[in-house]
Amino acid sequence: MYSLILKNIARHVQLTAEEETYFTSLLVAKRVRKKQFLIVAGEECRYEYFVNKGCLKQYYLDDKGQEHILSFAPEEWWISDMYGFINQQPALTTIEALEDTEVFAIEKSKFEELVQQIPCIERFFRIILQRALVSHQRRIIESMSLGSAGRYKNFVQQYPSLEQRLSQRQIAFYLGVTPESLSRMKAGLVKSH
Amino acid sequence: MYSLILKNIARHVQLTAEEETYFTSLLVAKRVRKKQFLIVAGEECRYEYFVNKGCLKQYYLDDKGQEHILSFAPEEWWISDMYGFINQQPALTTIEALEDTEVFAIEKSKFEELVQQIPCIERFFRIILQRALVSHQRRIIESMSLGSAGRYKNFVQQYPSLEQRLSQRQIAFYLGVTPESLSRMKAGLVKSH
DNA sequence: CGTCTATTTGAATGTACTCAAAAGCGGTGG
DNA sequence: CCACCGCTTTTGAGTACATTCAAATAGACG
Repeated sequence: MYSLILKNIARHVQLTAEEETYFTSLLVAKRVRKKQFLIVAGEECRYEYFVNKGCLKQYYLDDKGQEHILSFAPEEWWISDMYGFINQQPALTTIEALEDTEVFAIEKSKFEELVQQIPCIERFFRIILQRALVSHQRRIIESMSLGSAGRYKNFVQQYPSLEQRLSQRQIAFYLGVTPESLSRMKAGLVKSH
Repeated sequence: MYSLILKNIARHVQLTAEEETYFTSLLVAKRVRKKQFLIVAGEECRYEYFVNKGCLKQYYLDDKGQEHILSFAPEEWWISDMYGFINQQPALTTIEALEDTEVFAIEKSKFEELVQQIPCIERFFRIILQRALVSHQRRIIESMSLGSAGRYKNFVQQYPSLEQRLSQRQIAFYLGVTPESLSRMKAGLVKSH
């Protein structure tokens, strides 16, 4: 049951058997069906989630009701509304299942206790935050330096399996273009090989 | 000499006097004059920096030679080319002084030692990484959901002092528009109050 | 004062958007 | 099994916004 999440942690730090047991004792398994919500913008967000199976999307709804996807979270991703989680404020984003999904949730106070108790876990989260930051920086740079075709190509290259798994519409919302534009863009790419 | 950086850390965690001494012993003070570089894209990046005085910019130069500013770093900011720093790879970005600037540098191996030795410091970096992540997410959301006028307004609101301190050209490169467009945009804003 | 850079303004261009409609695809119930 | 429904994808036409290139003006610094 916990093999994937323990493997995920073992990528960066080593836990003893007791630490693993303590860690998993804080997790709560949860299932969300396709189109259901894990976090809704405006509501409080007390959990951080690890995706064990399935796929989620995290998005922001603007004042015109347009959806802007901040990230997809397939297996092995950690996700939360970080703003709401750390500040104990209403979430800014919504997290919704794109498929029937299974997550492990860790409640904020348990999380704080955990990182206090086990320095290795604190290190683990520091490391994955560093990596997340790099990927966000990369995304910002891409949004400024590339046109939509370049952003799409990078997406396909970086996440080939997601490109298969997701609808073109979802990818468009992630890239920051309309589905119509993405459709046209792909037609254009084929012509030029 | 170290009062600002210690105050910065004390915002999130408490260090003992000995820990403070140990911490500051790992720092190396460095001065960079306006227009000089702290990190150059393509070169290795072994340090993380804290700005004690002055102001830096971190930017990416695209294949057309256009500059895209990822962040400004005035006093009390931590900055590095995170990609290069954590992966021991050539830096992707360049960090340049916008004013005569004074930083404290911490070398990667010392940094690793530091966070191993002092769990509080590891916690500190986890916390500031969380906050950095939130601000990057916010920036991504803004770039997708707002036009250039909205992004400019938010920038002025969020960093009023930077707006004074920086040239309009630098702000344009941060917002992801041309200096010409920003100039026109501001002229337009004045008309509509 | 003179030079260099930043800012403003103008005109033409281009990329992606909106709105609208048609075509394709998948799932459900008769 | 087929017909229908809802949603996604494609295509079209017109539009909006920001860009490029160019030139003029203004400011900063030695």
